[in-house]
Amino acid sequence: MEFHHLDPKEFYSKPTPRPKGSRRAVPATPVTPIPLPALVPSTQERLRAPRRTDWEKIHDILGVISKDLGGLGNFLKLLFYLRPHGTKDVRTNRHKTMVTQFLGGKTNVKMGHIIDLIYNHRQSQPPTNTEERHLAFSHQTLHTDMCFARPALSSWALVLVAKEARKQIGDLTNNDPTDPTDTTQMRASSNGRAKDAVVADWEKLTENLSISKMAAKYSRRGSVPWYLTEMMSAPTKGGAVVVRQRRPHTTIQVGAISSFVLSRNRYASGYLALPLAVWQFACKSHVDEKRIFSRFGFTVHDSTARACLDALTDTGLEKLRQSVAEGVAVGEMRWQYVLDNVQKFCRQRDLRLGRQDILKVGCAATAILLEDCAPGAFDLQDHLDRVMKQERKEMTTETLFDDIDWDYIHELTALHWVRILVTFIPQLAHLRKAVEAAFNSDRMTKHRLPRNRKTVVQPLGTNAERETETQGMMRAMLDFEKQMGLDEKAMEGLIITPRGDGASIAAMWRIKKYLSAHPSHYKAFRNRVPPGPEIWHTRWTKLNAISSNCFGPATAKDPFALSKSATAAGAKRPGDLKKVDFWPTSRSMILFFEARVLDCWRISFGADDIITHFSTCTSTLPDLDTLWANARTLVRRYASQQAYHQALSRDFSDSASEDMKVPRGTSWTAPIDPNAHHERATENLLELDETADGVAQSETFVEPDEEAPEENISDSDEMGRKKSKKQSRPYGGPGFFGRSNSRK
DNA sequence: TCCAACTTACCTTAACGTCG
DNA sequence: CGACGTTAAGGTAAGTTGGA
Repeated sequence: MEFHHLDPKEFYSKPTPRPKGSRRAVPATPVTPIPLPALVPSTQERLRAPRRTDWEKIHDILGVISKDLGGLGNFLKLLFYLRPHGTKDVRTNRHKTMVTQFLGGKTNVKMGHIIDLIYNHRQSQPPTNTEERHLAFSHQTLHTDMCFARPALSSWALVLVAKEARKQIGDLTNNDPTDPTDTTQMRASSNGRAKDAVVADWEKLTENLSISKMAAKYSRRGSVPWYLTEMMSAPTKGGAVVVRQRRPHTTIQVGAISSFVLSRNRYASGYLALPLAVWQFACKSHVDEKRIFSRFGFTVHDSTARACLDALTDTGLEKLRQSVAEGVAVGEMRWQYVLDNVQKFCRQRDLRLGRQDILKVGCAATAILLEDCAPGAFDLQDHLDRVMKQERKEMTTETLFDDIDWDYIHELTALHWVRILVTFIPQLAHLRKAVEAAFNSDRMTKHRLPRNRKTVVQPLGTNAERETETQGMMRAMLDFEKQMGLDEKAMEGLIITPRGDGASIAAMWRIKKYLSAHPSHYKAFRNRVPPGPEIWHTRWTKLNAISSNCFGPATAKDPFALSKSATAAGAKRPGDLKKVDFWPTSRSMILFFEARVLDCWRISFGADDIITHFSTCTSTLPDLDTLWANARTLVRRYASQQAYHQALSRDFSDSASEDMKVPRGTSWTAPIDPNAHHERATENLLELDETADGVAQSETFVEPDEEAPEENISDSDEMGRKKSKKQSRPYGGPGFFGRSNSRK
């Protein structure tokens, strides 16, 4: 490699070998012609011939070569005579030894030096006007057919390198024999007859899908194409390869080589082509896009991707059944499943006889791996024993209430208030890291999922059962359990937790109720224990409750109605307040909440504008502890149950402690003519049915979730007046964010 | 190393759905 | 009604395998 950096001129001017290891140190000195002995005047007759120089010696040798061997070409051909296999070696020992030593690099001058000398020799380059001038690096003309040395050498090297690159890409199309986990050739499908065919599964598809892993593999197993593509793709600085921050060339090399590999062998799709094709399917890429990427060799064909997905499902289900069976064998239930209904309305747009619009109804489910479970957690007998004890009688709203760690929730809420402030105020940006660290601290984290935990899931096949019908739900559950390999025998002595939304859970409990008289635990569904509605579903019903209670009419007069906030923020008011879209509604509510929190902060700083307050602030900025302490007070004052009571009662408000006193502002005047406003509001009331509902609900606090216990519904007026022992809690109230204590 | 049989991927075709 | 999109079927090309 070093020779690339050597100045070829050194070799022209230094025919004699230099001492070992000092190639660079010796300065290039011009060769001065040495006068021949005959020209030197002498007075004394010499006894020995004067010592010849190298130039003289080579002159003599060349004379012999020319005379006896017919020229340099023939001499070199004889010198490097390649004995055909099976023939006798006619060379003398001296001949053999010298050539062996030279070709083996045992001499001071090695072949590499000679190549440089020949390649860079002035006479090796064809003159400008000759045809051979254009044959440099030619792969079409054989190097043996060329006259000049330089094009012959470059063409020979090109063909040699191309051959090797081709061979190495060819090697890359096969599984690495030294690596048993290598899945270069991963089949999308197989009928099982092909020996050792590796069929795709999710693990194999994803475990090698890493650019850095592929780069390592390509550079190790295909060093020549790797070097070539690096030279072609990498930017350089002062001759050295630079890895760019954006669009690094290694990724491009991986992409290019993956395409080359697929082009050579379409079975070699395991690196990039198969995962990318599956990804394109998942992205619902346009069919033309898939075709084009397939033509470029970036991905396999769409039909292969579909075959692969079939294989993934088959192998996935097979693995699921295996894992379930392994658990059952040691008396453990390692999986649970969550189900929901799926519907698709298929309208017949092309009307023909005997066709009509249909609603396709069915049930879909996903199996979920349970991790970190206590041994015996899914033991049926233990569960039945506990049910028999009827301890549930002891559980009341109060006991649940007392189970809540209110101090923790208060602390966490206050920290959220700090977070809202420091993310909004640029001058407090330096505290953001500290706030994040506080959220991650041991004190503020309760029962977190382990970092890097990825829940293992396996989709189950859908069926055409109606989950709303009790019998349909029963058949659906039996079908999903069967897919998981759970029959009566496997379920013996174990419980499983089927999960779903409110309606699904209700249907499951209904099944258990109707079948409760059956003696078999399995047939009575006693070993199916639904844990309660999914959290995402309860969040959604809660969001519906807040929406229908707090949005108010579209033109609400109440400045605290969410409709007002929505108008101010330019957010969309949900069309159906009882069935809101989860994300847009929750995002707008978070936005309103954070805006109001910032306003509370503004009041606490005594500022008219919080941004101006901080940009013109000359005193030292508060640290995290100060802000957190202030936030605790603010949360108590503005966002606790006690604050809510205070806002409703003048007496409470007046007798509040210093910390809880809300500073009085100026009285509010309507910005527009109140009469005109009233008229507009009335108009809207006539147009919108649900607005009347909204008004009524905002005053009575109706829980729209039909599964919520009825006793929780209470009168807000009563909530305001009643006092309980829990109101003496330090942070200002029992419910905090929780429900009222109206049952006291 | 070659060849035939077999396997697997590619790609066109066509049926049918969707949309303006 | 025409254009376009999705999807599965099936023919064909191109690999692999195993034996001579």
